[in-house]
Amino acid sequence: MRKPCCDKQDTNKGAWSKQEDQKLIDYIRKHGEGCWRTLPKAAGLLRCGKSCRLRWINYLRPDLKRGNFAEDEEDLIIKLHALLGNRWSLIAGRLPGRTDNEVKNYWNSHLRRKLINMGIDPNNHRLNQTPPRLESSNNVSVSANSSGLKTRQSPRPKSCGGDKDQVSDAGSCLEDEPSRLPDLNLDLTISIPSPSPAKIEKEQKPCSYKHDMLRDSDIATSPALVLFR
DNA sequence: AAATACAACAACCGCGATCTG
DNA sequence: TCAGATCGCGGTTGTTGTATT
Repeated sequence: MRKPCCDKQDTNKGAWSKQEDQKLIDYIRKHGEGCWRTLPKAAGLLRCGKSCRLRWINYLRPDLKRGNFAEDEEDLIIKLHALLGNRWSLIAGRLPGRTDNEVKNYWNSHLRRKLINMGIDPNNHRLNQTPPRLESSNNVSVSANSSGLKTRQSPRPKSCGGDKDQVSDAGSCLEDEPSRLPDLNLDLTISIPSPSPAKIEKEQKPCSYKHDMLRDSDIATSPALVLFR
């Protein structure tokens, strides 16, 4: 029923070359974002629109910060994840210059493990009954700093699957049993970054997407947040 | 020095939501 | 109102670099 997003025979896949990047940048500078389906052809790229969009959003956008995450960014991600679960675009929307993919990758490769090492279940942000071999102190504070994270431990699972059914409940878990939570210090008074140009544009659209509808209103009224304000 | 294991992250895929004619 | 087109999100996989044995 549903047509593939592009004619796969005629599209490149895999890593982007510098020439391709440049073509995409040039085109978007001239014509702006959007119309991803027709963009590749117009820009002279043998890529599908989806791929172009991803490349632009995650890598080429001029307002991207890139580089290591600061400690306050880590803390914010952890706090927002406790509230929102795996809604990476929402989380990334509150970290200027960061993309959902970047936040997601950072969570899966660093923060998740960090919480586990601290004896905290990264899915629901609760203290585990039986913490795993702790390599550092028993400090339970989520705000612990990120130094010395490079740890070797059991091989990572083939995938992060299994999160699927649990993670989206992170917020509701908080709601359910706040008394069992670790000291999360969910102080979300951290200044809310100004949205990226793309976000601004999106927010100006008459009909916003589901996730945007969740954004400020949901957070503002979230029982979990109210709880920790 | 070579082989292996692991970490990091870029990119792809599938699906649901929304738009549009 | 509805079906197809498009967009955006989250999960997953593939590739590359680095550390360890």
